[in-house]
Amino acid sequence: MLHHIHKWKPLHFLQKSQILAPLSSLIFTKPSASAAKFEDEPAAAAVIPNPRNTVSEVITGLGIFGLRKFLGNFYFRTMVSKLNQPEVDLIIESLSLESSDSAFGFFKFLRNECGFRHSRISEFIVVHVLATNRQFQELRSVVKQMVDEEGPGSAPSLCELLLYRFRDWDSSSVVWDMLAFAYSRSEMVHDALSVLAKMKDLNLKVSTSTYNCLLHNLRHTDIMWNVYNEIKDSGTPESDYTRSILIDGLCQQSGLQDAVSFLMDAERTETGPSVVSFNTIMSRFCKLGFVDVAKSFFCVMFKYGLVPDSYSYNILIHGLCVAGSLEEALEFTKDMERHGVQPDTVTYNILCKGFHLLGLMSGARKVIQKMLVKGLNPDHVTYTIMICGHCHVGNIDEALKLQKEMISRGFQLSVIVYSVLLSSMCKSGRVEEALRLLYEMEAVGLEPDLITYSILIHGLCKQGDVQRASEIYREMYMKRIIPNYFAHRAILLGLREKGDIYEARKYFDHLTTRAVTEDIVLYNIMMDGYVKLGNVAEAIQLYKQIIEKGLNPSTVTFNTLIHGFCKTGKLVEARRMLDTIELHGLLPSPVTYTTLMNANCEQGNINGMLELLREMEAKDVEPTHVSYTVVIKGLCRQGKRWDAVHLVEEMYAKGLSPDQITYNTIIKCLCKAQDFEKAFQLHNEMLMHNLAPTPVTYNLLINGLCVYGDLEDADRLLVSLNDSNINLTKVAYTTLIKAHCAKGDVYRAVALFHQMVEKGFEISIRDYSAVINRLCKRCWTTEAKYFFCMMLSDGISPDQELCEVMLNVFDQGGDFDSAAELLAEMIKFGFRPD
DNA sequence: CCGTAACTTA
Repeated sequence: MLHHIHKWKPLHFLQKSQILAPLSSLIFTKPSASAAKFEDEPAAAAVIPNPRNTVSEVITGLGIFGLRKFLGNFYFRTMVSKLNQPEVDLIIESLSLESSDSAFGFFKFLRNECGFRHSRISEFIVVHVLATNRQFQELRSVVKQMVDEEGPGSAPSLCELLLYRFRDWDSSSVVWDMLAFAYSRSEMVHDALSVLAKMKDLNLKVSTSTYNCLLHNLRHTDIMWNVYNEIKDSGTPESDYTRSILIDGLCQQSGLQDAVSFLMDAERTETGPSVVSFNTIMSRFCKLGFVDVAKSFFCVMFKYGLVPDSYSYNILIHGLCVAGSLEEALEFTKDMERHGVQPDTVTYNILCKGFHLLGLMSGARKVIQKMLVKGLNPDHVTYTIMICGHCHVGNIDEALKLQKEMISRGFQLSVIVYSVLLSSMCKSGRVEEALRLLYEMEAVGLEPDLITYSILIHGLCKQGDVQRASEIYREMYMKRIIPNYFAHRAILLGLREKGDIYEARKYFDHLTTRAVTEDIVLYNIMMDGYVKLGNVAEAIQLYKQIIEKGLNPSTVTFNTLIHGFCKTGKLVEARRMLDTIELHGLLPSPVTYTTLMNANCEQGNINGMLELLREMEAKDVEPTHVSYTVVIKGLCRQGKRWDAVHLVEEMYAKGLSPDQITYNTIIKCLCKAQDFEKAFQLHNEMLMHNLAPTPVTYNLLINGLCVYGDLEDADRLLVSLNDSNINLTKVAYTTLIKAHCAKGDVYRAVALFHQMVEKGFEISIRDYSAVINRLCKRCWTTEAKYFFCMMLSDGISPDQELCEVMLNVFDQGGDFDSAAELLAEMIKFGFRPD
């Protein structure tokens, strides 16, 4: 595969004036046509083996920069775009003999501005030039790109190329070493090792940093020691890092004790243990949660006469922040300054994280202010921490502001940060914006990955937009990103939530008959769908399928079945399932018990419910706030409302947070007992605990006042809720309207009905029927007729039942015209009047 | 090559 390169003589003798004519023909005509013109030029013709090579000759003759200046960028590019890889190899090699800058310059121009794909030969020529010139940064980046493109297993072929094509080049040993280093850095350890083996054959020296990098990548394995022995055998000098990497490896391989002994062993060497080694040990201890031990090593350092550096301080400050001791971390930062070590950007980033972990984003902001005062600028990590922090507390707008700022300061956002933003947008229902952000990230050249797509698919499905979720799914598939179980679950769930169980089943069957790996969760979702529809038989059918296929059911599978049995009143079977869970080697979950407890409660078997609570606690299955809510419901049924109230206090004491349903349950009970004072007190308690009362809470209070209290209080409550702009549902109005109808205050009822319509609620036939039935019962014929007409003008057709009620009222009131008219309408509708 | 960020979950 190796290309032959003829030794090439640059055309120094060509003068600009001589080149001018042929160049223009090269630019404006096809290569074949240019051949004839070139034959007129004796100087050029003498060296041209074939017309296309002239471009190379011309370039080498003038030098890249001269030519580019001479032609201008556009023509230069046009000319150069006609080159192929072997030609470029020739040019670059001859340029490299001239000056390294022009070779590398031309190389970069082709790659960056013309999108040219260089051959490995060109790359290695440039690499050698860079090595000779000691331009290590550029050298490293070219080799890294090459190695990353080639991928794992490519070392032998690259070594072969170096060996046969570049053996006698200057700086060959630097290039070999860099190749080994690059493979190490890109975590292709085997390739790195095979380069090292070749280097050993060739008697080439390996640098300390290459050895260190390799050691670092092998620190989890035994091979680490082989490499270390090789370092010692070859006489390569060790650095402070060499030992620290070994210590880090020991920490993970054999434990901290061995690592500590190894650290202390260095006492006997002439240099003694290094700060870096101590830092490594401290970092390990911190990561395991032993900040105190890390602190004691800090003191040991002083005893050895070592001076802790900024790493030492940052490691401890980070350890303290993670442990939640922010105060001590801040104290330590002051200590750091007192000892003459200036906090750096990393220090401030760590403190930001400390504040973020405690949910104190305002504190994090203050840290950044302090950082700016000190003349340090936030870096991409600072921004990442802040963006993630704001997302975490749901403050997406602040996160977006920072994202914009980050971009305007020239930082590249990672795919991960975009995913964080997308995820929190989806969580708060801003899926539309999330989609826009997806397009934005694609526009800035970032490729969304599996997780990014999964988040969006999940978000769209949750919102019920399975259609668009499937489009994203296809988009992902087109990019050869293979969706995993996550997307499948989301889509199945989305289809199920849409209410079309057949559609969901079709998708499910499609997945389960084809998929290589079966996912029990898909079965659970499907079974749960059937149970929710009351079709327990189909759920059981699926369970049988799970067993037949030899799949392992999960606790959720059984919980779903238990829920099904409970729903159909088969408590004995439900209870039996609990034992089946254990037969399958699984543990019942809090949901298992809570479901059973709820069923017992619903059946009025409060003792059975409490028995289950005891059993659950005996088996160390922790009751959740839902379990407690069920118990509270049971106590309320028994009229033990004080016990119920006490249980809420007990929940707080146990660190469980009651939710809105917990409070609604008790409030309902208190209303029924006409204890409105306590009911409203609990409502206030909700506010105190930052629990927003739901529309149900207010419906319960209004209904309570209507049925068990003072209707006027109920009216007043509605007014004050409206004044406070509190969100209510239609139920609040219909409850009051029904109450006024029943009491006979038609005018209030009508007024409320109008209010309800004005608020924009969708009014159904059920709402009209409820009012009309009640009015008819009390023979308020005119008002009933009024609502009936209102309904018709609203475009809502009456049903047979309602027509009969009206017909009856018309007959009773002697309004025979209306009766006849209605009768005619009824026949048109196809109703059969009795 | 010692220190900071990093996404989905019935």
